[in-house]
Amino acid sequence: MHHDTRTAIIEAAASLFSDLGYSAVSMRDVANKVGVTPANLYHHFKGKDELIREALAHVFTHKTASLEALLNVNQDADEKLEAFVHWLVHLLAEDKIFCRLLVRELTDGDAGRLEYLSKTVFERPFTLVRSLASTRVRDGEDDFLAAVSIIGVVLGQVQLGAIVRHLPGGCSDHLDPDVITRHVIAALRECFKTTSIKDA
Amino acid sequence: MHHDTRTAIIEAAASLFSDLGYSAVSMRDVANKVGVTPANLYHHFKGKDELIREALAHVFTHKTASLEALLNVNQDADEKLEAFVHWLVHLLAEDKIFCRLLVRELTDGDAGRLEYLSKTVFERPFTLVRSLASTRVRDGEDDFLAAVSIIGVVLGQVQLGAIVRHLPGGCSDHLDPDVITRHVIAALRECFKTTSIKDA
DNA sequence: GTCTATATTCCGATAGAC
DNA sequence: GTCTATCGGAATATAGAC
Repeated sequence: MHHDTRTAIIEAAASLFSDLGYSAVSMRDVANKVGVTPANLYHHFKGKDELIREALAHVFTHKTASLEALLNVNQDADEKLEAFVHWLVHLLAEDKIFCRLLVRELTDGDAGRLEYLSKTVFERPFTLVRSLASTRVRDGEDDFLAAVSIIGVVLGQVQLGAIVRHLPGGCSDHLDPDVITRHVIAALRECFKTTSIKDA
Repeated sequence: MHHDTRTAIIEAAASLFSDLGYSAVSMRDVANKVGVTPANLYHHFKGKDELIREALAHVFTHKTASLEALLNVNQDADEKLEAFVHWLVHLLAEDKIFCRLLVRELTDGDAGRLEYLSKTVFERPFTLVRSLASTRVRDGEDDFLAAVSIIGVVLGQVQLGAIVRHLPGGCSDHLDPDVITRHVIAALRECFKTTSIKDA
């Protein structure tokens, strides 16, 4: 399955950490999932903290690479924003390990880990969305907050998906990434349909 | 400080659980924070699971009570929606224990706890927001998803606040609940400014 | 590089005195 | 209702054989 034990450990740890949280997962749990002894983990990593950092790095690094290529194709700003929403919704909906570790870090990460998270995951997409928003927000509006809202509404949709089936009127359609994507794109189109600063 | 030890234990537990997560907090930690012995906790609660459930109930119950009164004053649908956004932003920004436990439950809660969370926290506000949205969304749009997006964008804004200072252009202004409230209200106004179904 | 075996600390939980 | 004392087990981590 894996070329080396070290990678297998990291991927097993990432999966368990995303499901249960760091402190709920023991080194024994990770070792059992890989099929090695707990002592083996301490040959590859100094301790649990290092394993957590390596697992985060493995899951977060290069996550935005596919975004770069995607946005070099579409030229129109509207199309780029819609392509971004599609990309983000599907990323969060389909890579649950990434999504859950992301939320855990936003909630629990210390200053150092949050800065690492910002650089490796958020900085590129955020800068991009902010530049797309800045040409379209109305005077007096904050393009920084607009970018946070665009990313935030997708994040919120995915997180609230956990209780959709318990809310009145909720059905499985509301968990479909394509349905969510279309909804968010339509909402943003309304939100940004005023004359852009560029046209003024 | 507290009338009874039981309440003190519950509040100390809620605070620690929200900061560190359930499994990272031991019964000893809670006991030390209260100033009693660990054995005392087992006189008031059957075990850690019961303490977790009681802490959640203490933090989540009656959280939406203030919303009811608030919305009986304002009559206009626009004003009600804006009052809701103001209420939710300030609730999530100012009651960090509530906010963090909420996110933890959305991420980690089992089916039973998620249903409990839905009923005690989300059902009333969600139904309300959905009814406000349903009169204003355009034909073909889903008022359920619109309500999820309205709640979701606020939740996303608050969660992404953890990394705002690490993002290019971020400053403390973007963490101010009043600034976030104004931004979200302005964005929703754009989003919903098309002719309502009512007017058609 | 992986194992067996173990040291040490901490955990949840209980018994019983006061 | 709160305490002291403690049990059995599980946690992180290490030592050393293979």
